Amino acid sequence: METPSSVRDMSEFASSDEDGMDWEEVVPSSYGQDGNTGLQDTLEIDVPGQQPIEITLPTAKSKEQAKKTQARARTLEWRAQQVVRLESHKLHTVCLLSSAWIRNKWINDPLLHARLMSMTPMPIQNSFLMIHKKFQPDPVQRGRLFQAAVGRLTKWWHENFEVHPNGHITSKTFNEALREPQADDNIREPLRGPKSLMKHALAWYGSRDTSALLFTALCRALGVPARLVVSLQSVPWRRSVERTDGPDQSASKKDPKGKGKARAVENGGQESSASDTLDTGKTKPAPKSVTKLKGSKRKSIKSRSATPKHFSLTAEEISPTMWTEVFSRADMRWLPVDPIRNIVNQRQKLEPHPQDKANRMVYVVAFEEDGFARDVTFRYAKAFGGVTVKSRPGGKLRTDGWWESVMSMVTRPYRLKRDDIEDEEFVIKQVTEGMPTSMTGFKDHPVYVLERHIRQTEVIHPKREVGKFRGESVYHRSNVLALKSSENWMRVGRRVREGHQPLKMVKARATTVHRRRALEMAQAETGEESLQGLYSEAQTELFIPDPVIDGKIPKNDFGNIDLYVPSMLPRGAVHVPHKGTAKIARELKIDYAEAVTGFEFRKGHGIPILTGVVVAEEHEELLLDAYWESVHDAEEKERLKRTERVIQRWTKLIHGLRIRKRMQEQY
DNA sequence: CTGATTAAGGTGTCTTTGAAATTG
DNA sequence: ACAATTTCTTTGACACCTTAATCA
Repeated sequence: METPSSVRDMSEFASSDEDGMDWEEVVPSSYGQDGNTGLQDTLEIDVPGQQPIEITLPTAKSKEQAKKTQARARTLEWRAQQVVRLESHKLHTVCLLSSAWIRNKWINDPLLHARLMSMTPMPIQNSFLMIHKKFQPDPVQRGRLFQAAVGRLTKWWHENFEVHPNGHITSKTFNEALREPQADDNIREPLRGPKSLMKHALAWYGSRDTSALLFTALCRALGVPARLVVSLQSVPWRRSVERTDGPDQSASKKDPKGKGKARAVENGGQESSASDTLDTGKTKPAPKSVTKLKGSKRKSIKSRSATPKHFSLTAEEISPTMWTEVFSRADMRWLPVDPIRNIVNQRQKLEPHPQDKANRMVYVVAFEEDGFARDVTFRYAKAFGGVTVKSRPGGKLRTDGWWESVMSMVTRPYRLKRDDIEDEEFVIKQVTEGMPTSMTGFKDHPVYVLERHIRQTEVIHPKREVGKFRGESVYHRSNVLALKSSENWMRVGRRVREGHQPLKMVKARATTVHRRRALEMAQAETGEESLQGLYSEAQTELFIPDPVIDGKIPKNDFGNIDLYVPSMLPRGAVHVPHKGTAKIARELKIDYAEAVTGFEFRKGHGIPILTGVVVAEEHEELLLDAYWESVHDAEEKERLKRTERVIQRWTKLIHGLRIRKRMQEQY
């Protein structure tokens, strides 16, 4: 029995035929090809002709089934994983946000401020005090003075505070984050509170993050409004991020230890001083030269595993994930300051290098002294609309509002003048971000659209062109309208207004057997494919169903009532959403209609989900009373049944015991 | 050589009113 | 015997996206 099935397996590979009829022919021919042993041949000869068919058919079926179930299991697993990824990302983001929030509190510590002040040379302290309307009435001049003072402060800090290469927060891919921590991992510098910070301040030594924290604290100590800016490095939720990490990942599966080392190379490579980092045997050492590698060496080396994706970036190219924004009162602007690299007011330098896998700019949050925060990602991400927002959950343009709701927890409940100014800056940035320069940049762009990228159920209306891209018209995303067929509008309780023409015609879709047949009939008659009209929301109105007259509920062709949304309940009617009410209503001779609240799918059939009934208002009480009574009755019945059962069991037990006793007494 | 195109394969969305067997 | 209820199983077509290879 084993032989035919194994042969069948092989022949299936040879000629992926799955039809039982073909097997009769395929099986012998594949024997010849395989050149099997005589034993198997004799077996085949011994077996009567029909036997292979009898065996193969069920196996073929079960195999196909197995394939299907496997595919389904894969899909389910993928879905589950996707959920895990997304939730992990969200949770991680919130954790990092709170971590930053707490650190932002720490750096308000008055003792820390005093300590830092005591370490700061007087001339630098004084340079801030000198900026005042009294001494310098011209705001432009004051702004310049302020910037110069911040520059001096940053330079002084940069020269004196020693930054060690590890210990700061880095971005990890999902798989990396799942992995157990390794001994040689980049361990984060532990900070337990303002006291830990103070120790670092005294020692003039700490991680990048510590440097930024202390610098922000110092600014606040000096009376300069300063924000702690944090670029949250949460695990990416998208699978593609993992894949593009390529060889690192695939190697890790076989050799987790090597992975740890490989990662160490990545992290160490950030600080080019750490040129003595470890290397795995397989990975080619990335040149530690100062020149940055833009392209990959994929062309020269075909083998996947041999292509390392480590890029050595100079210290100057490694952007921090924490920095400071100081507020220039004179020109009402926030100036970014990177104390680690001595960079003042050069926001473009804070966006990480695209090759820097340890720093992904997705959320940049600025915490102010009062603990409130604002999302300032737009200021730093060059292509904020084009690229950055796309890597937030909800994906693409369909934002699910999650991030907004998270930020609302830390947003100041009232607005300041400077908030308005900042928002204006954001709007200006959005407009001047400019059109993307590539086709891919236009795809899912929040501001611009090309006609080729709109969906089947979308239309550009009005067609107001705002530019051209390689001969194609560019439109504003706000002019894209989502459309639905009249049936689909009905599913959300809306009806197409009379006299409105569809904005677009698309091929009608048929998924159920019933509907497909109907469409085919129509096609055979007219000789052309049936089309379906799509309408915009503005072309529709709220559907008002016919009211209840004399207690009679309006019904559809199936004898039910459509109640996809509450607004579809007719005037004078009530929805009683309890199971079993239909039976009671019928017994009471009340006119009713079962409420269809949705659909469920089974075997290509849409099946309505019935949720209770709709009856006239005047019958509600009667029906409900009867319903609760029936529920009560059912409970009572159940209780009686239970008691009876209990009594029965007790009786049985006692009888048993009595018999046992008698037996013991007698013998 | 970058970025567009394309092909292939995977993923996501939309679809939208049974039949058979068993029980009371 | 008949009606009511439970169980059965979990689609399929196609748009759209991603990825890798190829092309300009």
